[in-house]
Amino acid sequence: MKNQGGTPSKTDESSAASLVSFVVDSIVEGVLKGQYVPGQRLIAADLAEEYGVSRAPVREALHVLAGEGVVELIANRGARIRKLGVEQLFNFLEFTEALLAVGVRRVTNKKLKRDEIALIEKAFQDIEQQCERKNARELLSALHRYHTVLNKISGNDFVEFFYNRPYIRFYTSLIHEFAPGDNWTQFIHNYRLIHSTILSGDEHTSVATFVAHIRWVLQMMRG
Amino acid sequence: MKNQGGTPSKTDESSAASLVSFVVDSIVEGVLKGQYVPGQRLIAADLAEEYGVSRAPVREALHVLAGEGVVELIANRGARIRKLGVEQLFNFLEFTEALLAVGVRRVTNKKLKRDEIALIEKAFQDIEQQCERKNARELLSALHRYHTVLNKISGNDFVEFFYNRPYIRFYTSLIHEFAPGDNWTQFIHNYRLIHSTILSGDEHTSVATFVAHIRWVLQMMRG
DNA sequence: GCCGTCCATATTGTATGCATTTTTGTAGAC
DNA sequence: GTCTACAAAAATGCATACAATATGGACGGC
Repeated sequence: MKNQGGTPSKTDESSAASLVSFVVDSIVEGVLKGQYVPGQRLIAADLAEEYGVSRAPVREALHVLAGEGVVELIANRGARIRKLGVEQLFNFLEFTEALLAVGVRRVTNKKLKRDEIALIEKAFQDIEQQCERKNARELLSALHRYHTVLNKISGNDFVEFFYNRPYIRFYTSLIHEFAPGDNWTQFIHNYRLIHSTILSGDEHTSVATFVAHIRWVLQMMRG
Repeated sequence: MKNQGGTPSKTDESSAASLVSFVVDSIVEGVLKGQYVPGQRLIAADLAEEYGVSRAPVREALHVLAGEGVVELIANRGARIRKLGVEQLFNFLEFTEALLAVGVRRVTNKKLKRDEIALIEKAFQDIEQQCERKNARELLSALHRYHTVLNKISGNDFVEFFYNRPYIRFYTSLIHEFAPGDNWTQFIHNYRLIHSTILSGDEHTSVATFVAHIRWVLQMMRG
């Protein structure tokens, strides 16, 4: 329970520049943690009480998330966490493939600095680790961080910005339902290849490898 | 006293449903028409009066648009229409290239029905026309419609949904500042090629042609 | 028992009030 | 003439009040 009584104290340690962004962040966090599941209804008054604020900022936060595509807003019936069918999720992954390929291509082409390589390597270590542990949810998170690093280095700030939008992270996290299953070794094998081709500097190969991997994932998910 | 100045002629469900969506639509319309320009400040009280509603729904609408990325929301300083630097616009175009290539590829691969071909042809006529008239703004609009048709036919509803988000349309419309200049003939020549390769059914060629075109546009814009 | 009606409750939608913050405009020092 | 201090005005952020709409359950007709 955050902050009872009328006065919203902004002294709440870190984040909130405003109550709205505080609530937005909280809900996004909850969604990514699986605390809120797709289809779940979000009742403004409840959230207001939970976060110790009034309904106004909660409603505004819900509208932000509606604009983001994280929640669905139905007239006079409030908000619920957006729910994607499996086919939509496949389509989303195909879309993501195209999006991330931009970063992969640009980074491959770029003359990388020493510290940039270090960042990429470090992010890749996380992928290896989560693959080892066979933790689908964490693996997806690590993959997201890896590509975020790539995107940042790529210099296309639009893609970078974009890939970190809440709903992209949200939808990405949903893929965890389709864990690699028995194919963890194939998965990490693929990603090692992607990783090394990116560093190799051959644009064509890195993109092709990456695209082929996503297609493989899609095929696996469909099966 | 609901609707005075704005008149967002949208009579379909979304507008009438709530004041919030009414205001959202109105502002989006205004942005696409150039009535609101990037960087312009949007004062909630003014909009409230203009649309004959209170500040509450206006604020919620602004938050939706902030989630969309159409407006920027700065704490205690309100909302302004998001402004992109030229480099960001280039990056956006590169992003769009990746996005639209998905639709181009899928449509090329697909066995098209007669009426689907008709739709595509019809949309292409618009491009030809606007190119003839050398109307940059309308050309971009026609291009958007063309690719919307492709996306719809492609079957990837995510891309379709996505490409019609307000801020995609908004950013796309911003490109009109970089009109083809002296290169209208080259432009339409390229697009005729794209169009015919899509119908030809050769995935590799159609995507390559499309990508090459976008790269050409980017190079032109940079010069 | 099954159906629809009607009413109480729950929830959302909109308007308004007030405190806080930013912006603006002005007077005075230099 | 330019700069700073500072107070008035404007605008935002949040809370609350009230109206409109949806939800669910009791009740009665069949």
